[in-house]
Amino acid sequence: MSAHIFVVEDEKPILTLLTYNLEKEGYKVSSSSNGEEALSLIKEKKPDLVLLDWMLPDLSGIKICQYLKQDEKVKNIPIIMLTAKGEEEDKVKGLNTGAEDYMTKPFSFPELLARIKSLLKRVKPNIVSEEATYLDLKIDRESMKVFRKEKEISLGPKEYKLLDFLIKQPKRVYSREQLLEQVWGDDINVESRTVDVHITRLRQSINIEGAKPLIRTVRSAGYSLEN
Amino acid sequence: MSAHIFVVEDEKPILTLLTYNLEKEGYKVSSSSNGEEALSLIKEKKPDLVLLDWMLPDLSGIKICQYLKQDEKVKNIPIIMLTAKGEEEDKVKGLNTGAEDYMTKPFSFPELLARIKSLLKRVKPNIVSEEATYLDLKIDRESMKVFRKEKEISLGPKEYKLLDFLIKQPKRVYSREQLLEQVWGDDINVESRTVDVHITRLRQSINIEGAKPLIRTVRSAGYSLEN
DNA sequence: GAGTAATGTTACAGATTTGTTAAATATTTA
DNA sequence: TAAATATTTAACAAATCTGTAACATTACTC
Repeated sequence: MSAHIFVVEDEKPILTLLTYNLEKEGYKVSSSSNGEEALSLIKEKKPDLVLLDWMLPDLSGIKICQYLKQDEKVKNIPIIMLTAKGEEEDKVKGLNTGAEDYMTKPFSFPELLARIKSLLKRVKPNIVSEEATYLDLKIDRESMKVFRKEKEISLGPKEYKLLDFLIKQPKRVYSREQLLEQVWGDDINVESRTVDVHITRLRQSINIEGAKPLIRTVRSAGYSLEN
Repeated sequence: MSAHIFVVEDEKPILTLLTYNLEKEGYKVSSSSNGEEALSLIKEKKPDLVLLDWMLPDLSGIKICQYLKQDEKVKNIPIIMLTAKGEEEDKVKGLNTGAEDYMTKPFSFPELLARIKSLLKRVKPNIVSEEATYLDLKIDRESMKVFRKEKEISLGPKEYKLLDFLIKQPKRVYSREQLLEQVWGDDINVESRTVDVHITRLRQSINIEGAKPLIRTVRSAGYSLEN
């Protein structure tokens, strides 16, 4: 059951190479070398992931990215931005393009592949079921209740959202920035230390006498739901 | 009491796979690979849910869908349309097929299962029985009377509709927006805080000396019928 | 058409949650 | 071991959210 990747790339050799390699990996590939066209095709086809060249003749990658991220129906499709080394590199880093990741050309295909896989993995669990469990922790999204060892736990809204997010991929380590983006929301302006505080509060809430702690701190990296 | 799922699918391997997996999940499965036949079988058997392939040799999925949705007796049976990725996908989305959901082949079975469960859950209460109860609260839809502990309670029209809706899925938390949409109606232009006021009024009405309160507030999320 | 009931809005008090800060701990590095 | 770096936690002020009374408007009843 292969994922569908959409490539937006102006330079023919690169496009050919990408398509060839991605298909060899078993992905379904669609492409366009024209910004406007790409935009409408992506909205129409809803691929699982977009590779987006920064430099396009008609519409810059950043614009496409912005348009896509504004559209409710496709905003969840992850985007990897492809930039030329040098001039534009820093801009891309600096600007908040909304892209999930970026790579600088020339890049190694294995690395790109690794990032693609990682992104696809992250997006998959969007198939949200009504109940999620991790060990003795359970969250029922229908009633919005949380249980530890069958005992109900009361959480504030932020802590609930935080747990709801973490439990989608237990053991995965998220940076503070990722958590802010996913749990707090995109535009919001909050110190990254604030995450610490909420993690602490969540820890205290889900903590139970004689049970293992469920949130792991990964120094200088972030947090994960794990014991 | 397991749900009964009817699969309309032309491609043998897919049909076999679906049947096998669904039965493993405990569902009762019937099927047909022929449009005309499916149509009459569905009307006859009245399954709880239909999986409907878009491409059939004799009668297109969309036609079947339309026929079913026109028939008073089966129009409430939810339909999940199965479409091939690519060509027909957009048509299905765009056209108002009347299907409750659709999935694009190839799909992941767990995802399909999640959607099936969600639909069954959502639709089950639509098979509205004349009476619904939650604990000591009873609503008789025929006479439009509400009782708490055998004692009749008088509710205004809005409060009645609100309770009628909430009691379909007790414990499920609904946002103010959902309630507005479901109880007030789609287009209507009402402040979301208005819901609060009606919740308060409903609370007061169904409240009885020495009985538990029956409506739960979930801060920053909404309300549910529960104590 | 007067009287009654139902509905939607607003304002405000009270409750809860949140973000920030700073000090205390913990961990890593030199 | 000391210094540097990172995390935990308590405390507090600010922000957000909810419940409800009061009132204006609309809809209904007789």
